[in-house]
Amino acid sequence: MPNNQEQFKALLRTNGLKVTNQRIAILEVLNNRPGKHLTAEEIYDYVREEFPDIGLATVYRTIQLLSELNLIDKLNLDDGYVRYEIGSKNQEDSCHHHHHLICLECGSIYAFQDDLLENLENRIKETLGFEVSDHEVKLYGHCIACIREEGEEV
Amino acid sequence: MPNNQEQFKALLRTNGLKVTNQRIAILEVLNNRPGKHLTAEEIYDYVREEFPDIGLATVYRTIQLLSELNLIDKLNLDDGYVRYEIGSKNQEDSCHHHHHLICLECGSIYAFQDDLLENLENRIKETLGFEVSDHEVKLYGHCIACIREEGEEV
DNA sequence: GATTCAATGCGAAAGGTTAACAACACACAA
DNA sequence: TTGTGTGTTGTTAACCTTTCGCATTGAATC
Repeated sequence: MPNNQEQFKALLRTNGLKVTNQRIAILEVLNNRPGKHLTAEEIYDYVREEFPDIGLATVYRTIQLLSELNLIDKLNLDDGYVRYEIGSKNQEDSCHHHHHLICLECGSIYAFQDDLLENLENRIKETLGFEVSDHEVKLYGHCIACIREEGEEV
Repeated sequence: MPNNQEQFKALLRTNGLKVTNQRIAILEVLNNRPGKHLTAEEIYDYVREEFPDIGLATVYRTIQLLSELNLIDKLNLDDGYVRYEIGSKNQEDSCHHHHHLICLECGSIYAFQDDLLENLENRIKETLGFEVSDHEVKLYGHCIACIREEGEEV
């Protein structure tokens, strides 16, 4: 989406940052793969297809930048890699309802939307005085494809 | 709690594992600090008070063992350390309702119990066919103490 | 085009965690 | 109690993702 790219350029400039080909290319890698959760190394590999001389450190630095600008979301599955995906609702502050289903067998990741936690967060504010500003929900289990496979194996 | 310790010893034996002083000591460190979320290094430091010659690798190995036996819970705050705490309801499979509130200012961690997610998990099973077996919920925000401090600073 | 300073690429370092392996000690039997 | 076998430990080095330092490059501005 060129719109997204122009927004990114403008965002960089308004923050006193420079627009570079590397930054554009890295954003595009993520932007062209919505719903994919890429590790830094995977992003590095994809970017090098069109930008062979880019350095891994630049990828890490840009990822951090994109994360601070709230353009991408971080996902940690505790497998030694941090993964990143393009933000589902870019830089709107109503983007707190994006959760993940993680299949323990095949590793595939599904996203789902839910605002069930708002009630909970209100209750927490009332009972504990704790003001929730963000949350992260990961649900582990078995996806429908793996459940079906198990049935067939009998 | 010596009860807990005897259970642990029995659990080791029934799994063909050996009861060692190191393993007992590490479990006790966590057992004596319910609600505390200790890093491997912190556990290492506490154990060495009574067991100066223990090796760091043994701590890591035992942590993994205790985790596989479902005696301790893992908590990853994405700060470079994995933290561990004694399981709130040991090895009962009704222990899925233990979540965390994490203060972004002072870093303190509060636990809270909630079964609100059961509805959600049932709905996911019905709509997506995904069978949730475990979940992890982290709520980030500002604790009541930090909110009060901010008020005083005016 | 010249200037400036942020951004890049390279290499090395950091830092938590794991692997290798010889020495040790728990469990069980005699 | 002594002996035997195998799981466990401690030490050290390696692993692997991520970050740092620094010289060089290139974007932005005039």
